[in-house]
Amino acid sequence: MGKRNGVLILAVLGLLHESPMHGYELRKRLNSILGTFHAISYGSLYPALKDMLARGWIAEDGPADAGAPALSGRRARIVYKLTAEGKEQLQSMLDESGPEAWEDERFDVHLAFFGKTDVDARLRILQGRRSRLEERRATLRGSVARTRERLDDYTLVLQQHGLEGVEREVRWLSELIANEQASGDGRPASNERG
Amino acid sequence: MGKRNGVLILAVLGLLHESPMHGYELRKRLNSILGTFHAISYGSLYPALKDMLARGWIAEDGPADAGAPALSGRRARIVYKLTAEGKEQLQSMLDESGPEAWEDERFDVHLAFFGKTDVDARLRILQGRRSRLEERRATLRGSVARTRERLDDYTLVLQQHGLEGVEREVRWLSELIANEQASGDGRPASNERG
DNA sequence: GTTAGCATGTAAGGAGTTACATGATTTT
DNA sequence: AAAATCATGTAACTCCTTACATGCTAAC
Repeated sequence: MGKRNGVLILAVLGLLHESPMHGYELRKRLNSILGTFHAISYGSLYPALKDMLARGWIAEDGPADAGAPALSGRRARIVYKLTAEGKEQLQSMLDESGPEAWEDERFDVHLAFFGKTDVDARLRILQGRRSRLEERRATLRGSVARTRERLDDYTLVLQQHGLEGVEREVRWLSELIANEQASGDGRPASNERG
Repeated sequence: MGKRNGVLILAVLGLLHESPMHGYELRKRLNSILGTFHAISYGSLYPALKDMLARGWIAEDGPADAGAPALSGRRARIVYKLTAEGKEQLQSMLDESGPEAWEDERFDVHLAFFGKTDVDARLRILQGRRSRLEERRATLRGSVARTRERLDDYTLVLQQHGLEGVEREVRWLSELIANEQASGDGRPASNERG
């Protein structure tokens, strides 16, 4: 009944903005966006859809095969589409370019829908994300240095591996940022002032 | 009151096996092991300690400065140590080398305590983890191929980045496995065949 | 003397999972 | 006719976080 602040609704709104869909299909697309790891379950998805329906963000779509007799077989399925309110909600969530947008849980979903996101918001999110990871990199570097002193075999390789992962992430973000700046200027990628 | 199956108790048992500690310090060490991301809160830690105490896995340690008047200042703190039962519990958790041990949430903690883990279990866990990631790699490769057809700008870079991350992870695990096999044979780590 | 940091703890609630219940259709 | 896959939904429960409550000591 409560907040429904999760990544879930953002992802659902984004997917339904592309085209109307029913729950079962939504779930499959969702798991592709949310990273293949930790697949969303029906026990999460259906209650979330119910909530969004009650809020008026989505509505049942008359079957696209409307009037046509056979729904091509299978059990009656409920196709949802975005309402006008839902589109507004989606836009306001996508235009958020504060910390919420670059935290671990949300960043991937925001990136997946960058195509629908304001150019300025894109840049702020990417830069915020990079700062976040630079902080983490600093912490990890300190931690690796300290662990090295304590000589802790496996913990050390684990932390080093984690550090390398973060460094790779930072490089990747820097590339994306450079690309955004190049295309955002309307000028070809001349890349003046970092 | 229930299961307490999380990573948390494994990590706590592992840390207390190294040396007795109080909650506040435990939390800091925990956040280092659990990856710097998603720091464990006191609202998780203290109830978990209470549970473990009730189960007899840990016990209050007489202050190391026993008898000595000043606890060096600060509020009275409760130092916990592993009991014999706690050590047994820890060992049985570390010797688990099934799927539980190589799932996303647990693998890191298991690796961090590999120093206390049976050689055979180490190898099974590493190999299980690698298979897991190879499956994920296959899924992602398919997904990237399909997305490429649909030409979905940002979703594509996201998935490609994810795929490269998984590929890197697999290479890393292969190195660790090779090292285990080399040292497990009783021969010095001459590191033949990369 | 007030702020900051150490230290422990509880109550309420958010976000999600598992397991179950139901039912239709296609493939074997 | 059995098994697999598509499809929707609920109830109970797990794990964790946030926000609060308490209190002690060191530093400004």
